[in-house]
Amino acid sequence: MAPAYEPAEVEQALYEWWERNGFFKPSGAGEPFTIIMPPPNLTGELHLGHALTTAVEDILTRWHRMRGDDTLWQPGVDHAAIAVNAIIERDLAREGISRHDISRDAFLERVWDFVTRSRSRIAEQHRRLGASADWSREAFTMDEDRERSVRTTFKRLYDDGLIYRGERLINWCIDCGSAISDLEVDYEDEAGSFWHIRYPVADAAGNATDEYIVIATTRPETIPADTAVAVHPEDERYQHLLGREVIVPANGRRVPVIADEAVDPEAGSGALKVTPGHDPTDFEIGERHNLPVVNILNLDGTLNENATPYAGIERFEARRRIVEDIDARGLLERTEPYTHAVGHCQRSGTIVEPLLSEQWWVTMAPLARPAIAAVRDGRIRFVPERFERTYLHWMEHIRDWCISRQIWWGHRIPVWYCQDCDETVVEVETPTACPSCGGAVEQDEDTLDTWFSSGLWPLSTLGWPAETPELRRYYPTQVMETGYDIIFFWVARMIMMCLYNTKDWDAEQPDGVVPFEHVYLHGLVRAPDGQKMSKSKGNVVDPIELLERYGADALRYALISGTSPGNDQRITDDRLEAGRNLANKLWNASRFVLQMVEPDDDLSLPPAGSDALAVEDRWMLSRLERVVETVETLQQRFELAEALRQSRDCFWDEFADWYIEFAKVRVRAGDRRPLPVLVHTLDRILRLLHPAMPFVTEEIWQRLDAVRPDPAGAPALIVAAFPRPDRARFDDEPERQIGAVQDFVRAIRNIRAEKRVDAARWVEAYLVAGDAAATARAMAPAIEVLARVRPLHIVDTPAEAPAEQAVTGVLGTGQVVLPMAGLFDLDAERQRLEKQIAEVSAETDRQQAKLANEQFRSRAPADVVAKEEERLATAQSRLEGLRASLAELG
RNA sequence: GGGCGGUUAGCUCAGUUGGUUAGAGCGCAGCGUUGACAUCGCUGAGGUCAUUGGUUCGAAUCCAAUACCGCCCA
Repeated sequence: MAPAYEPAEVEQALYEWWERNGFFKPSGAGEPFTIIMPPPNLTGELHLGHALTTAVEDILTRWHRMRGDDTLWQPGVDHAAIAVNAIIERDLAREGISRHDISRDAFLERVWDFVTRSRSRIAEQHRRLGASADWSREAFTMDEDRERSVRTTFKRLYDDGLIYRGERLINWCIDCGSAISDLEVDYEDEAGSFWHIRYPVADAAGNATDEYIVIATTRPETIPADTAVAVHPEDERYQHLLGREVIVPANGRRVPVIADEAVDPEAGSGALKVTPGHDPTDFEIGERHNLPVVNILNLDGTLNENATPYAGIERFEARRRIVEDIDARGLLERTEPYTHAVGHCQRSGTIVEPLLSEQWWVTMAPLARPAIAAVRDGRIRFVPERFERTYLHWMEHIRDWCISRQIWWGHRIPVWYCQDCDETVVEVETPTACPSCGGAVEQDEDTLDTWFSSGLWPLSTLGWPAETPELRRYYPTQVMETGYDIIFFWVARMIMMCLYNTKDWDAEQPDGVVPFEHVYLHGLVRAPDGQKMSKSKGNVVDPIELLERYGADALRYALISGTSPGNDQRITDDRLEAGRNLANKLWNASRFVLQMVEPDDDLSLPPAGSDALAVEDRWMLSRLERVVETVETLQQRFELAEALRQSRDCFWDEFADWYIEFAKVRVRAGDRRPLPVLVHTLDRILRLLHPAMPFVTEEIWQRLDAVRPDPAGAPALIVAAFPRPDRARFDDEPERQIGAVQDFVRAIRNIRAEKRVDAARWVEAYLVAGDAAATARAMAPAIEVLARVRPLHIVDTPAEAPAEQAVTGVLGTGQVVLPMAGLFDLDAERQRLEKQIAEVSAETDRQQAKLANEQFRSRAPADVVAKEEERLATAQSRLEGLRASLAELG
């Protein structure tokens, strides 16, 4: 084995070997465990958020696979309609044309070309991260099976009256040339202006009077679309104007002054211009008062003939012109700077325009009801729990979903219109003629919101609506793992749509079958300075680049060790280095263990309680099994970072730093008994760490397996059994004994360092070992080497150790005494002891006060009191020892 | 406006039923390289757990308020 671990030399070959051997496919045995991969967009590259998703899902997948579950990690890719459409349009723009200059088919041909390349790149990146997904089942939201799921769902919703076509206010993105849903609008605070504008009050004849009402607006360009001015019904200031008319300054239209509860009398002047055609709140006011709805915008962002004389002018230019004109007529009272939230299209960043448009909608309330119940009654649980509230709040205030998009890439709406009669046909299979009159039919031009198809993902990837064996076996899935930022886009819609589609499955679950049992939500991966990574900031870190620098295992370690459910994390070089160092440490410790094994060694581990096990063997095995148990508990609770830390600490701090060091001494002396323990412990540690760090552990395990084959005959670590705690190995006494030995060694090292004893020099030492005397005698050779003391005297009482010119380390369990003639400084030693006496006596004071408290004795649980008493006793004995040592110094 | 999260060592973060002297990694200081690993080993320094008040025998942990930072929804 090479002296350092080189990830680049093993990762690719190992991955190919795993995949070639079919290890990623479900085994068919055991309970099903399924994770459906949230499909990454096929635009661009995977980012660190995807890498985290991949790492978490791969850990859960590998863990369950090793536990013997029938484990399916279902991968796939999302078609990202608007984003991809925009990419191709940008390409066309470079050629000086738009998609409308070429045919729909020609456009889609270009898209598919892009899609094919992008998909293979994403799959390749997943492989480099070590994702053990079943690639043979890789799905795409735009492939045939998924198309069938989409059409079936659309038709069902339509037939149930839950999909309708209607003219309502939508969010229009000028750059995308499409409607977008409420969720696709991001609000950002922007510095703008609040224009306070006078609307003259009209007399009975409809002419302007000198009287006026002042409204304040941030969007003067919509003034031509005003159809009322509203005030709060109880606003004293405007009572006299109710029922009168005012004149809209931009175009002279006479509109009524109305009273509506929605008006905030504190905002601006307390009077609101009502523009139902271009503002959602105003739209609602308009509905309550039967106001006309005027649309003044063209779809390209210019004003239309309803805004004459501003027709044909771009919206922001129109804003300037209208303000100018109003000002020229003396109707602009004042302009104040004003910061307000402005809606932007999530994809293009353009300011969205609310406008009236005919679109397809899903009625959400009936879908939300069962989705709320599923979470309330615990059929679906969120990790962390707090996101249940976020989810429920959104669900309880849900609004209808605009699902049609005026773009070409995506699922074309499965609706056909007869060219001869009024028939509208909604079908799964493409109709050839109108079923009523036999006339020609034409399909709706629009496509569906991408999230309509991703909402079906847990069903569609398993073949639904076809009744495939996979659907029956793996649905419902166990875990949906994704970022908390798409809880509404994804999680909420998947729950609603999957429940809806499965409501006829099971008479006992009339509201449908949940798509997954747990929703695990991870946080954002941020740049080292805590900033959100974004292309515009230029601080995006490419996971593949990190993986090439540090290795895939190190990247996974960095991501996992920093993650806790629902919380953001930063990716830093420190963590990546820690991961790389751990991989290398594993490599070297294993290399050493494997080098020690000789062909005729008996590597079978003696059973618990066997005399063939030394105290340090029992200690190591006990510690190991406790960690196995802890890891199991933690992983069940999705506490992956803590589970990883526990495994790491057991490996590094206990196995590598202590057990291997103990074993070295014994093996050099010809004792072969540590070998089975070394091999066994290493094997179990590799298994514990494999889900998080699959490459280095498999690479080592293959070599280990060659020396001592897996008892169950597993051909690879990826399919070997995950450790289950062997509680028979739990062993308190050895843990106490070795704890004492570690204390002795540390105390001697401490004194040596403090007294500047040359690291290479052997010094004489006395151990007053108390209860641990027998262990200390048995382990004397190891203590000698680890503390570099020789000769080592193990004695029963402090009196047997020299007092003159000796430094004493007093522990709870005993003492270490180092004769230091020549190095000894009486004053320094006195000071050292006095400092320790002060510390320990402060502790005994605290303990005594606590134990003297009757309230504590009567109210605290007995075991807590007993523990405190034991602590006090230990501290007191230490204190006595320290005082005695000080007295000895004179 | 409504809701949620964060504030713990120089830095990044753990600390999940309230109970030893609050931990880790990195960084820092000192020492160390004759065969597992310098991607390493040993030793050490470093924290009134944001503030205030409350509950409790006991609070980083529970409750209330405040401050600052961040996020979501409207």
